[in-house]
Amino acid sequence: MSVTESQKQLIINQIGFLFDEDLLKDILSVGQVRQFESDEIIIDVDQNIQFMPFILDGSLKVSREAEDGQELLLYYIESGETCAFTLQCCVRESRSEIRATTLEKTTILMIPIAKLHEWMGKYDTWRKFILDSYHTRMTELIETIDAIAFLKLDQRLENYLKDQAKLKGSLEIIATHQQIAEDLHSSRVVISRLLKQMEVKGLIQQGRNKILLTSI
Amino acid sequence: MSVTESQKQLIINQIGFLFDEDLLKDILSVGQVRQFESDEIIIDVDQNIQFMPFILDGSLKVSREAEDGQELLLYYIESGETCAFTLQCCVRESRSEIRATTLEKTTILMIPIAKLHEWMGKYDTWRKFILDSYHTRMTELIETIDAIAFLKLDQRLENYLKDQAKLKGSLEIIATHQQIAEDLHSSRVVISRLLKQMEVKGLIQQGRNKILLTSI
DNA sequence: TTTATAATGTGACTTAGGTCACTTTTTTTT
DNA sequence: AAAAAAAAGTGACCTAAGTCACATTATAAA
Repeated sequence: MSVTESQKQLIINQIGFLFDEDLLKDILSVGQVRQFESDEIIIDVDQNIQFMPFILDGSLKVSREAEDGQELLLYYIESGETCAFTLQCCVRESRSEIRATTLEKTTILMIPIAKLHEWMGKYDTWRKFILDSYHTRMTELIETIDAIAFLKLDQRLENYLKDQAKLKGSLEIIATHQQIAEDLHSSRVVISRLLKQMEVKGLIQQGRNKILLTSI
Repeated sequence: MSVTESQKQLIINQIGFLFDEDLLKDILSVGQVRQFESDEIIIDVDQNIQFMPFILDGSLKVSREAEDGQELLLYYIESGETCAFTLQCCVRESRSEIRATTLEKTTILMIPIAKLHEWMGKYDTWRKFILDSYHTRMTELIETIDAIAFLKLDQRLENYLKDQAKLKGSLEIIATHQQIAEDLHSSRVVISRLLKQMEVKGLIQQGRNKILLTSI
């Protein structure tokens, strides 16, 4: 048994409802649980992926990096979800196109990628889950495209703050203007400017390293 | 038999290599072949999808539409490919998030969506194909995001013209500035300006409704 | 052939957002 | 407490791209 009894309970609580009993047994027998600190890079661009991550607790952000090191946030992965990009390894010999970073202390169940393919032929609930994951991510990519193509930066910033608040379950967002600028692929000065506008409008209150959402 | 002998040959030539014999037999027995003219909308936003389209000949463009009717080109679908977005119907009761439009006279094999799910449990080559389709489209969405987030419009326009030329297999692109502006989510005046610059640089030659790529 | 329509060209102007340089404030380190 | 470092504020300026208004051409219709 590669997971402890308490880890087993966590797995069953977080993702148990998704799968049938036999599959769950398989998951428990081959999965490994790992703990990550905040801001650790779980998967990096061009890295060869050897496992599929299931978030049991905490959250990840998935981002894209341009050649010159500029980043852009694509979407978040929360408890009970997985990263569809790792699924490619099931099918192709290819390297990661994205970077996944923990947003907080995060517990991840790691499944060796060899199993993914095996389970596709074996378990109906697994197939459903994989297809659903792909579709969720595609939908989120589409939303990201909508945002950068159709929205102005002030609106994107507002959405970003709301998303962060929802994700962390708190109206107080801990981040520097620089970090926000990187996620939105903008510059620190511009973000400072827009945040100041929002503050004047009464939408937020600012402190060093933190932003408090006041009027939702 | 719902397909004629000549259609059967077309199917075998275009997508036969992807699947094993039994699956191909199934495809031939439930599939329907339909012909579309250029610029026909095959799937529209919010539409309920009843079939999965396989391109046998021709090509589609897949685009996203904002509330105000503004469009943005996401990617193309060519012979032998399918639209991953229709696969959602396998899993969820949801409506299309995209629009698919023919770029030329196009022949499409339509598979009732009920079959997709059945085949997932039955055929390994089908699973491989579906996962591969998903992955191809995610990669393409990522490329779209890269383009709109990291590139300037003049570079995007140049890429667009090259993609069009490759897709149609001709250095002469038939399109108005207005159409190009819509695909790139820009305005006609801006596209005209950039094309004029490219013409001055000797990259293209322009005529009414057409652009000739001269220096690659 | 005249008229209408669609496509393209162009100058003038606006705006969002990026860049630079520097200041002020807050926090951490010594 | 003094010095250093990190975060945030701010004015001046620049540029890509969007908008407006109107002129010019090319094509199709009458």
